[in-house]
Amino acid sequence: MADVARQAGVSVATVSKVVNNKDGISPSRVAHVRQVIADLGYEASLGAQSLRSGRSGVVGMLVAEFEPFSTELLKGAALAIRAHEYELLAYSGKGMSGDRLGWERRHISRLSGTLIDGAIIVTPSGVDDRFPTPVVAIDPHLGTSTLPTVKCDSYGGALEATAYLLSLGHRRIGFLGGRADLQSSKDREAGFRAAMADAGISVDADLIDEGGYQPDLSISPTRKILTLPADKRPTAIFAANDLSAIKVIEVAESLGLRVPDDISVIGFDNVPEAALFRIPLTTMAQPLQEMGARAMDMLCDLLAGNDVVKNVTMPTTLVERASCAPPAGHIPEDDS
Amino acid sequence: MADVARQAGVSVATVSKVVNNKDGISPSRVAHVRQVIADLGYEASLGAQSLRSGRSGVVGMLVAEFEPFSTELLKGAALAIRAHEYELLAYSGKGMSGDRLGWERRHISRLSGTLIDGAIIVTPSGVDDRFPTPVVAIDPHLGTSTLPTVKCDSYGGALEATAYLLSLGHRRIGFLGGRADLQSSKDREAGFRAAMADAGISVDADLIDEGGYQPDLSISPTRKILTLPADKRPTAIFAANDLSAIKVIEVAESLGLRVPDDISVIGFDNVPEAALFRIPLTTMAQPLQEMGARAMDMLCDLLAGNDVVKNVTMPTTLVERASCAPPAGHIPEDDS
DNA sequence: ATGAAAGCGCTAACAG
DNA sequence: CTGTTAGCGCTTTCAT
Repeated sequence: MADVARQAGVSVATVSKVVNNKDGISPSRVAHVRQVIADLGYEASLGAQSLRSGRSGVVGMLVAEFEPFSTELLKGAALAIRAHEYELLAYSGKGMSGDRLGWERRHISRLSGTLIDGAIIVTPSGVDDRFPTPVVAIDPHLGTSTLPTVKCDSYGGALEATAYLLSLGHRRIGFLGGRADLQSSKDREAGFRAAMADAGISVDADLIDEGGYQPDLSISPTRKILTLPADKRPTAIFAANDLSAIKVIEVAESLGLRVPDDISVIGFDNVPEAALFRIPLTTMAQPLQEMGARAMDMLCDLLAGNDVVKNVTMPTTLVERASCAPPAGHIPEDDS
Repeated sequence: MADVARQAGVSVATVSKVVNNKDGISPSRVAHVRQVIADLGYEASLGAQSLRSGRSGVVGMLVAEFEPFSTELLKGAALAIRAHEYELLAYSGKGMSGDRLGWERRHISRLSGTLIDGAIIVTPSGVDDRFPTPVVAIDPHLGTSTLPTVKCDSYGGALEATAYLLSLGHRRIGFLGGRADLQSSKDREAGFRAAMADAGISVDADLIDEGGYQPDLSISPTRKILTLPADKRPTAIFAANDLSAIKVIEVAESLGLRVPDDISVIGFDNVPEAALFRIPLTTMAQPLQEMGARAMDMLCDLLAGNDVVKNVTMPTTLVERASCAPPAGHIPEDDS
């Protein structure tokens, strides 16, 4: 900016006013300064600007990793932000080894005040909710009470997914849970258990395990469930998210089981990979992009000082594709 | 920081030294200040810090959009950065309507100096190469001469992809090109033409069109090619990237053509979607994550003041899946 | 209509 | 060892 001022023969204050479209500068000077700015390719430094003015016009989205789930959310948020006068930057939790818990708090503290005016955190690692800047959480942690949150109806979705499997005729149904510290994971297991209870079926503890929402962590528990003796082995598995479900299918096939002939698999999320998978995955869809968009709208409302609904729960939808079928030898009931 | 200083009964300079692990502070004071910092949950402001010190410890990755291609690159870059003492943030080009060309230059100017120490730009929209900070380009623009770049061997890959189709027995092969302003797109078309020329087959102009690397833009040109009279219609199509190839398959099926029985389709990139697609896509793989990682390593080298190889070209690999087969009625040649 | 000066939160030089 | 001082690039009074 000093360069621009010198080159244009004016003070930095004048340049600043031109840059910020303040009035009180003669039109001829404005034009001249604009010209010099263009010639020099000058752009105001975001950091300095917001250090001084206390506003950056940028909001951050913190994700632990760039995987399909957070990427869909990101797409939705990026789409929604067009309607607002903010820019979006995504920050990934990087190594964050050692300080797993609450890394988002530390990062937000560091970024807020000079870099971002607010943030969206995806599947937070901790309950921390005292942030120095407006924050909206998507798929919140257990007990994240005071933060505005966006989530899907995990309980209802799990209930419906399980009911669907039951309606197909399955009775021995396995459940591969998510990350124990997340609300969504708890709700999905609760929904599963409720549906089973409603059907009067007791759930065998051997058929329930946890994959942490991660493919890698899902292999061993899945193998354990699928290598049970044939009479104890489930005819269907409900995986708490799509990436786990896909891994379940891969493990099943590696064990010589055909999907859906020998075993049905239903997922949760409906990430793009679910539809594209070789055996198109039947799954409970979350409106991921809408959720990202909704969170962004809420954040912008918060930033505008408006009141916002604190907790938004979006509906899930059953998407029937090819990974589920009635169990082998099942005769459908005749309702006529 | 002022709060911390007051609370700890020391000067801000002392706090700064503690924060930055400078020596010259008595161990007892260090411990005390550390305690206060922890109590207050204080984190230094990135903007102010780097405004003063001229270094932020953060590098940016600028992408036009979060789609599979850039996301894979992002994953690779995120992985590679763990070995360096930098953090990664991703910036998406947002609306960038109106100023399509060179938006990355404007953003980088704004971010550099206070926010990022360097950047990776993905499929840049312009030839601009005068950046105020170290920059590495992935999949560069035509004529981006002075910037260090990372790309794959698009020419060789296209040559091999086309040769593969020819080896299957195809003779009428269509080509759906990418974004005309990118080096990769030009190279892929050149590779395609070279392979056809090598085989002594003249390419029909009706069979060549452009999809801009985008599914949406690929629909109409694909339909035009596939609705040619049966004797002019190609038996195979080479699409310049996977997302276009998938769209080609969808259009083909909507026209009643079966893939690969009636028409073979080969893509380029090998994004995750290619493997997951209902008809697993045969494609020329780029080592996307490695490319992202390589670009990050180059950038970090640049930042360290080391010399770097200016232009890295990574090899491509044919990945045979299910979307290609010999043309109908083709009798394979007997080489015995 | 314009510029001088103060200060945002921080670090680096220098004094003590 | 510790505090004082200056100033990074910018915006914002407040004089002129």
